[in-house]
Amino acid sequence: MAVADKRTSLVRAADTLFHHTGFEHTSIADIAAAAKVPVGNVYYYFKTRTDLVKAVTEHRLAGVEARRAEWDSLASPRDRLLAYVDSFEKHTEDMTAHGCPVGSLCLEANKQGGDAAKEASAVFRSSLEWMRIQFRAMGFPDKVARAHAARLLGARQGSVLLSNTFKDPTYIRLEIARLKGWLGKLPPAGERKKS
Amino acid sequence: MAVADKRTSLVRAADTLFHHTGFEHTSIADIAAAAKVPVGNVYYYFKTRTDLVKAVTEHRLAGVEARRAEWDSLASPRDRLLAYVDSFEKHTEDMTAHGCPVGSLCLEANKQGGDAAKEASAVFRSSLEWMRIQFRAMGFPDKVARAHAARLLGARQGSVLLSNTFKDPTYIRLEIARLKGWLGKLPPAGERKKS
DNA sequence: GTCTATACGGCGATAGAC
DNA sequence: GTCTATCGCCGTATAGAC
Repeated sequence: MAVADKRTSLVRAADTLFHHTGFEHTSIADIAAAAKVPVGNVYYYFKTRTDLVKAVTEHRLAGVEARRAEWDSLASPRDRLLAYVDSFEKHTEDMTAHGCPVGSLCLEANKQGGDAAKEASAVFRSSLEWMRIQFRAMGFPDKVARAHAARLLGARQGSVLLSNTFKDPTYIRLEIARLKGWLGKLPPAGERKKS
Repeated sequence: MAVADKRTSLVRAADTLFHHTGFEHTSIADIAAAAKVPVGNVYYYFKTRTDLVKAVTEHRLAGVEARRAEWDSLASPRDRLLAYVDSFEKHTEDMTAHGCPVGSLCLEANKQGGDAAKEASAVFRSSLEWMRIQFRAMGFPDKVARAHAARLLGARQGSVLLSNTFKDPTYIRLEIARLKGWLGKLPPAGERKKS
């Protein structure tokens, strides 16, 4: 196994463990075991725990941006947003069981001081910005586009929190349907195709 | 200081510490110090950490129900819901700085197994049930009333998460305005006064 | 009932053999 | 580059004097 492989397998293991068992609750030993790497070796790849966390959020961000490329190929901004909301569907069970990995990380990172919070929030910021651009392309003024983006992400995160709390996917499903309906009947005035 | 006083001052200290510095991140020593009680003494009042957590959520639930009594005195269900949403206003800064205490607790409790999660979710459950009753009284069928309750709580929690993540109260303020507008223009058909 | 001292375990991090 | 052994710290929880 090459060096890069071990590094990324550590990052991946950390990523899913943070998601499933929580950020504060996951130890270096847990991560090393999951990645089948001896404990001490972890410190060869990451000088400190914080470094590993940073790598995990960067990995998350890269993943989100990669998936976005797919939707960006669609012709109309409305379709792009609908594709985004559609993509929630297949994560419903995972989110119900373990919550949103990004949301959890943001919340937990915000509690314990330091700059971990800033790293984690980058994913949300990137998502909001992408949505804002889509709503702008639909013809909404910037302020409205921002508000719509905030609504979309906020409603999504809220529904995930409820489903996770009650271990009941209903809240997520309900919100997906509501958001689709909302996007579908937003005034189409001035909608611009992708140039 | 009477026995009950020390007990409740421990609970109160734990409550605010969980909120401000996080659930996993708060130690018994921290709580004891904040309540000005010697560490070992804590175990006289609470056999284990989990017992303390349980007491904290019960304290939260009691607080929420007490505040609700105020709104329940209003004549129309719509006014009761509007009063509820209005009450968000004065917590905006606190929520932006530290997140929603109930939401955080639910999320963190869900990660680390055990039954802490069930305790924490009781507050959300109680809120949802109260909202459902209000929407029912406005004349909505039960299924719709549940969906509306979920939307209200979900949108609230989502906006708090965003504001907390970005340390920017705008998201909460935006959502309060949006929810007020929504409640204001919901069809008034068959609205029933409080009997 | 109140408090001090301490046992015990798990954590992040390091030293150093290979 | 890889791995084992271990240090030092801080957490929960307990024992026992007062």
